[in-house]
Amino acid sequence: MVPFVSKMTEATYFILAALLEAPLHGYGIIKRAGDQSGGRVKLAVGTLYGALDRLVEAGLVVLDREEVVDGRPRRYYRITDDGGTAVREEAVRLQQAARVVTGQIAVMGA
Amino acid sequence: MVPFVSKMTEATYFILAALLEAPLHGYGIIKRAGDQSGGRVKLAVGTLYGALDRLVEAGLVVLDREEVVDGRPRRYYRITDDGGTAVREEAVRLQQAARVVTGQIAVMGA
DNA sequence: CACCATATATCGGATCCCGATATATGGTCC
DNA sequence: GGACCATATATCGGGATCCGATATATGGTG
Repeated sequence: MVPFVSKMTEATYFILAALLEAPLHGYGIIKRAGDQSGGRVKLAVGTLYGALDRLVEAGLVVLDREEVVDGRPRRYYRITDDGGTAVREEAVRLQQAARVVTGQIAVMGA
Repeated sequence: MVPFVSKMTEATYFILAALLEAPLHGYGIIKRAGDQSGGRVKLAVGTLYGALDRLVEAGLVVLDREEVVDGRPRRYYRITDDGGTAVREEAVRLQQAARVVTGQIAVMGA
């Protein structure tokens, strides 16, 4: 029973979105989420690691590899196929929600 | 200090969206939010009245009028100018968030 | 030497969602 | 007549989540 099927928080969404292009470590996710949102989303570390644990448990993200740079560990996370599907579905829901207010009902594909 | 400026929950967004066209009473908001989201959003009553109280307190929604139908009270809520601005801004944020994943960077206006 | 960016991790307060519950009326079905 | 459902409002409490504070550690900059 995978969660995130009908609802996803903003933090979770941007974490998955940040991982779409390439695996990243925690701090890298925070920075990329900030970049991708135009500086609007500032993930707190407490938010990140909690959400990351839930995503790993749900199978939407997996631990890719661990590196040690300057004595500090770096844990890279990778998005799974399920994670990619989930974040793309969420993007569609966000777009549909936006259209309710913007009034753009253009039903291009389906 | 008006909240909802940088973040708005899904429930709050759909409540405001439901009120854009005309004032509605609580139960009417629940039904319209369900319609507008294609049946996806099912506001629980506990969610509605809690969120409604916060919105009134924040000045995004006001009590429009009270009616009594069949001995049952009906309390109509109306969205304010601030509420309209807030929900339109949120719609833009949702669209921008969706674009992060869908890749549509079409910068039409600004 | 102080401070900041990088990097991970945990804890607890605060916020919010939402099902359960309560109350009340009118219509439908059997 | 009684069971059930839609309508309609309201409250309570559990659970999920966010997030600032805190802790620990290293290397670079002023």
